[in-house]
Amino acid sequence: MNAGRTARERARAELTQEIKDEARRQLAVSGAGGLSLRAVSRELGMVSSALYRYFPSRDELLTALIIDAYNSLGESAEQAEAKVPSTKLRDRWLATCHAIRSWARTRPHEYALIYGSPVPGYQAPMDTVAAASRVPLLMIGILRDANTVGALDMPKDDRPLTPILAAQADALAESVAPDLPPPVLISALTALTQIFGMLSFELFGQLVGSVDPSDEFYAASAERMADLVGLP
Amino acid sequence: MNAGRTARERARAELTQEIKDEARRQLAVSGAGGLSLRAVSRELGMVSSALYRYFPSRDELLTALIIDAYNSLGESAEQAEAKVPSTKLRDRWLATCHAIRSWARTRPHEYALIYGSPVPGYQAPMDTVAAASRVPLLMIGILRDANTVGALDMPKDDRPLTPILAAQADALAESVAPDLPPPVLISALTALTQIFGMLSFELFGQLVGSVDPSDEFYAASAERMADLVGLP
DNA sequence: CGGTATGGAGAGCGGTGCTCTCGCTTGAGA
DNA sequence: TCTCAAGCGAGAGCACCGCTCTCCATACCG
Repeated sequence: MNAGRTARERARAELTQEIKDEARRQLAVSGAGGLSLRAVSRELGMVSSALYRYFPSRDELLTALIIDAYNSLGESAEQAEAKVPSTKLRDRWLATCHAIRSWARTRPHEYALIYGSPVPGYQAPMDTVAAASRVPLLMIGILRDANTVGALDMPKDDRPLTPILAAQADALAESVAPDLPPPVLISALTALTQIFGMLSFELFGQLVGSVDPSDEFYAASAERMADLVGLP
Repeated sequence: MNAGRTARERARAELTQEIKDEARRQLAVSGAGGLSLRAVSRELGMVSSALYRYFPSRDELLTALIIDAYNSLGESAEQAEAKVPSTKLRDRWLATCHAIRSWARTRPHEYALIYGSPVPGYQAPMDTVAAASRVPLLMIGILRDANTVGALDMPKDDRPLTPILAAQADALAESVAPDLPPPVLISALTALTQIFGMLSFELFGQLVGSVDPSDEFYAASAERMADLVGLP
């Protein structure tokens, strides 16, 4: 791609990428706990200490993989959503939901890396939050589009938000979508937790014996969540 | 408690328990990945190889902890639910939901053990499913009680189940609650995934910066889920 | 062209899960 | 009551891990 200026810089970029690729390959086989720097370096034909020129620790490698995973998921979702005509609001929502599931099912270990138990003693650095926000922001974007054309149903007031929750909704709205009625964000958050709750159950084997395969359960929920957030 | 017949058997039972206790203590500090047999044995004043007389491998120890965790969660939920008068159906549901969250928040690492990413290369044995079923069965029990007294609202038919999903619901009903209308079980499953989706987001740090603390968000969802499953 | 930053190789430290062998102790059957 | 197998702890050892340090070749820059 972007030819680095010097040969050294190009080689470094390439090797960094190769390390991540090999690490991802190992991740898919043995999970995050089974990621071994020595095994990665062995596979790449170098000695383990050399790998530390590229990643100062195993955790840094994991961080890089986590950011990559968030971005990969975000990109998949964004691309799927972009394929739908922007006026078909509900279809954009559904396409996003299904893209998330497809991504998760083809990369279960990367999914586990970002939505499963945190790696022991590992603290997510700030760098991850931007990447992690792509999916939520994508879905909020759909709601904003729906709202600006007046197509967004307002949440029914049969169960109004409690004061603290309303305040949190206001703060959230202010920072992320000032044009949306705050309660909509609570609905969106409910939808998000529902989606990732289903995926975690599916991928972590908690659904075995109930709705398995869970394609239709997921699809039905995606529709239900579209109703919940007020999409037409 | 139950004095084992011989001194040896009693000592064995006690040591087994001590090992699990110490392992749980370490789990709470460093997570599942940080569980070290050597550290456990060191803390117990024995040599690491001796520990293998009690648990043939690290994974077996983890399995024991997983089963214990499921049972601990199940028991907490059952006790909280039992405290509510059995006619107050909605309160029984809410008490169960909140007991689950309390348990999870006081033992985040044990929660991660059972509802987080599966341990790499670890396959849950059959022994776990009975323990894992306690919470779902408890909630279904509330719905059955509500149904027998005719207090359970049927799911609205504005979005009827697709054929495959309906068949899965039938199968599920037959195996676990023949007296309930099958669609209710789909709603219950939705509620379950919602609850554990929220908890995973909360405990795994995905909610930081949105609804944090999430007490009210959770409480509101518990109510909403009670509505969803048709509780009065 | 010379000096310096870069990065690979190798040895080594303390840790891990797990195995095996060696004895001591316990307890059940003859 | 004696005997002998089973139970169990200790210790050494294997192959692996993350990580550090030192050494040296090489690619780059002034």
